[in-house]
Amino acid sequence: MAGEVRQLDDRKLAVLRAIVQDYVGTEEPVGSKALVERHNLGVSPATVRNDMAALEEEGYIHQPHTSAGRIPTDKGYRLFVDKLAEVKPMSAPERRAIRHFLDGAVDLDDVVARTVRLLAQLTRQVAVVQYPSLSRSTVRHIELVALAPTKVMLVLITNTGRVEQRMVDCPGPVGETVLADLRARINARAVGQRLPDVPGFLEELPAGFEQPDRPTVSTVLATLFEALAEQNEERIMLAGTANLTRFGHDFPLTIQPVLEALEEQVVLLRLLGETADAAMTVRIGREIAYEGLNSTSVVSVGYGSGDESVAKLGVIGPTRMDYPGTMGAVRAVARYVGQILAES
Amino acid sequence: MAGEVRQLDDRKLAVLRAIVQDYVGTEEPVGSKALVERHNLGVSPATVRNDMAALEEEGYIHQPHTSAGRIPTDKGYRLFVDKLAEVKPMSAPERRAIRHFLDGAVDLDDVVARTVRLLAQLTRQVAVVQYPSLSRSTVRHIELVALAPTKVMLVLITNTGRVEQRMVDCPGPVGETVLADLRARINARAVGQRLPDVPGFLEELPAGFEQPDRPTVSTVLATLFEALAEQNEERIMLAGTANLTRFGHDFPLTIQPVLEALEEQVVLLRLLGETADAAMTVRIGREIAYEGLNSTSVVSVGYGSGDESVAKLGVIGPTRMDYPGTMGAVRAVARYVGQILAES
DNA sequence: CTTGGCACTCGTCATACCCGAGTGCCAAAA
DNA sequence: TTTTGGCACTCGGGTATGACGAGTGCCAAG
Repeated sequence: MAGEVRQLDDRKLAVLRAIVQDYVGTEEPVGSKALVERHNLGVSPATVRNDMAALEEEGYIHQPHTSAGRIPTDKGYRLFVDKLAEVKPMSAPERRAIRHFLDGAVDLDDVVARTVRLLAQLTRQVAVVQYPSLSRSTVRHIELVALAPTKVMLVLITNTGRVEQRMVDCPGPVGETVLADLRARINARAVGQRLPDVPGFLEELPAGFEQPDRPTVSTVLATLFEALAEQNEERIMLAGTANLTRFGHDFPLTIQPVLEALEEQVVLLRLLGETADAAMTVRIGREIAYEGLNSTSVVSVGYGSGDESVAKLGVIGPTRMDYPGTMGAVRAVARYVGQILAES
Repeated sequence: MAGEVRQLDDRKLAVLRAIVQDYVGTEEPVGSKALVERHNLGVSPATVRNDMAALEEEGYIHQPHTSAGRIPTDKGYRLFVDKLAEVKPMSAPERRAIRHFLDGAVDLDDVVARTVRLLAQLTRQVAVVQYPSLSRSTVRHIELVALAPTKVMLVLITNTGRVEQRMVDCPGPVGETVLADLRARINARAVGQRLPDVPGFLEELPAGFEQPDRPTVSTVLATLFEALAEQNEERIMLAGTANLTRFGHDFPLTIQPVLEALEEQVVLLRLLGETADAAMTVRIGREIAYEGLNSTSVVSVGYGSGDESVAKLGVIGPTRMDYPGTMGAVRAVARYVGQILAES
């Protein structure tokens, strides 16, 4: 029996949808009369009032003052996002603009910088983009350069364009031929592999060298493994903080904790980290674990060069955001960044 | 003859100093009565009123409303900073804390990140730190890696630890021997040179290669020169934007243009760029060319590993800031960062 | 040149008031 | 049973009013 879960009929859902849409547009509590005027619901304000009472009973909307209109609650937005809204695709000109803007990037830093700015501009909110993380990337090339008799520079280049570099102090002089040999063997085994998998393919390597060269080989490999494991390098980029000023009129109280949260890279990383890889994730208000962001919503998604996501990006805005539009922009940008990364 | 420049006697200057100090502390217009109470000036309020009238006449202070106290003008702050204030040195425990905090840094990124956070925390304002600029650095190594028959990756490593990387699309296939030759010749000439000087040493290089290879060599060099010249790559790091919320009660109007300005790296770079290398620079309100920052002050100074400054850092705050304290913090931090860089 | 006195200005705060949007409820209509 | 029109009620926001007080400018005396 239906018992506990009360069903909301279609019209009530339509009313909720209308309330969300209007409130997002006007930022003011929306009343029954205004609703029937702006949306042709085909019923009278009184009927809508009854539906509103039911919706409020169920916790989807709420009225700030006795004699005011209704505003959606977090739960209301949640229902809206899950059931009532469809991602709004970008228009063709918009897609062209995105494409064109991102195509101009010269290197990875630039790709990320352009992406984050673009996203902030499209959504008029705060945008966050995570750098392609090392752990999800694959090896494009590993280079060894002799800088001095016992000094070797190791350069690791990933398929996402990231470059990591380390100095290696070798226990003894390194011959150029040994180095070339080592370079060839490492690349033969490692190229195309995911970073965390690489050590497994190289473990046996020292055994293939002459006894006197083995310590050197081991030292180089140790440094390489270290560079591969370095997870700290999770970097992110922010843009659009100025958009915070549009969030509301109850300013300082709202904006301060948000600004503080945005300064904590750890918080942002965790925020993005909780994003499901493939699907778009929307977290609304209290659903966000971090307190300072309790009155915001986060729309995030993974992006990557192939099917797999190598990092996340997203948007932080007020709970009263334009969800369909924001989700459309986030999805489109993620898709194009993926393409750009795949091409380069 | 003294004629045009009216002299302000010592007591008037003392009054101005007292006004600035009080206003910075209370953020409220300061009246004659409160002044004589808080500072023992040894004269009556009426006398102070006369002095205030004179100071206002000269444009150092100004009253927001007929029946309100006085607040300093930009010109007043300027006089205060130039003649009336002394940089307040950090206390010994503070210096120890700075030292200790910066000593924990593991690489260049970390040094900059720690510095900017520290500065924001010490001054409780917005801090800006510029990365050691490429143009002042020297070449540690330049690496060329063949990724595909016509694709070469160029990696530039500087003595300050920065790594720049570029993809080069060559007009034709590149042989490994040619590439090795080119790599050797470039490094032989460029290592140890300052980045802007490098092109001068490499101009003749294509002529030393066989005719068919010259286009490739030229292409690689062109990309290298581009990377060397890229002034855009002047990166900066920000912290403390949350402190903006303490700036005033007339919020959105004040904070929005500032946030916008802070997002424009170009603006910030120009701001720091105008800083004199050695001496500390203080720019107050309208003295700042960029419109969005017209109601803020900027305290900045160069820092570097030796005598020479390799980059700038500074603080952005309201014109009503604690100048002596801020200047002290900026100077101290710059000094210690310089030491850290010199050591590493 | 300094000081005390005094009238004047004006912004802030508190109070009171009205207006209107929006509600909940009820009885009648569909 | 659901929808509708009517109606009394609530309450936040805006405006007018007035008292208060901090602060000033000016003047005449010290």
